[in-house]
Amino acid sequence: MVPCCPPITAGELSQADAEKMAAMFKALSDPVRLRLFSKVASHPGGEACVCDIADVGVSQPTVSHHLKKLREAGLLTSERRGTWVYYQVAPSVVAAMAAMLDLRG
Amino acid sequence: MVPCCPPITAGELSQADAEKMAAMFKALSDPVRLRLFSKVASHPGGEACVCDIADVGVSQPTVSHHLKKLREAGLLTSERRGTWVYYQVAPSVVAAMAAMLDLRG
DNA sequence: CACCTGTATCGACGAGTGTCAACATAGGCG
DNA sequence: CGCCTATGTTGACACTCGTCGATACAGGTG
Repeated sequence: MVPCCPPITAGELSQADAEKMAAMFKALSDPVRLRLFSKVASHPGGEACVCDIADVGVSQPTVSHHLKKLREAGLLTSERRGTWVYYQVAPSVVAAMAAMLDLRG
Repeated sequence: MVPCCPPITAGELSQADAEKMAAMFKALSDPVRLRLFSKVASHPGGEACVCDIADVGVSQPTVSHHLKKLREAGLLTSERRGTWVYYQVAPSVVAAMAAMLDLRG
């Protein structure tokens, strides 16, 4: 995939790039989503069933809602296997964010 | 400063860490703020006068509002020099976010 | 001092967001 | 088929957020 955007030190963001990146950061701007994401990312194999990560202190519909947001932002992908749904991290999108924050690293 | 949080792959975030990091991501979750931040970061010396970056398509009070949010999130620092106010990036905070997104390099 | 420019704050308004209970859907199992 | 569990969707609500015009404050200049 396209790495979206260069490091922020490389120059001003265009309107379009700013909107794309802002959407990704927005997806991680909620503590519940951040915890869900970290639970998936830290799970063996980088994937986890919803039932493995749902314990974040909010109701089940709210968990589902947040997972949907993370999916829509491209940070997670999901796959149904029988009764359960498994979520995986999308490494390239996360890498795009990290690259953008790389201040002359 | 304290690097706040390990990479997300290292384990689940605590409630407190999740809230801290979410606040930082939230600061970059708006296109206008992202553009303001990138304008400061890409300016020579990593600092810029408000007058240099204010052209982002919103009113002056709105620019000031967003700069305040970035300041409160610890991503920018500001300093008045005579008539003008200069903003600088706070590299350590940005580094903390980048480190957190580092999926096993 | 009065005046002007640059920046911040205030107050209000509409849009968006997180949350839940209620309900719906998917798939396994009897 | 009917029932059960896992997950997603809907609708409603309180709350937050981005935005603006009006206003205030800071500092230079005359």
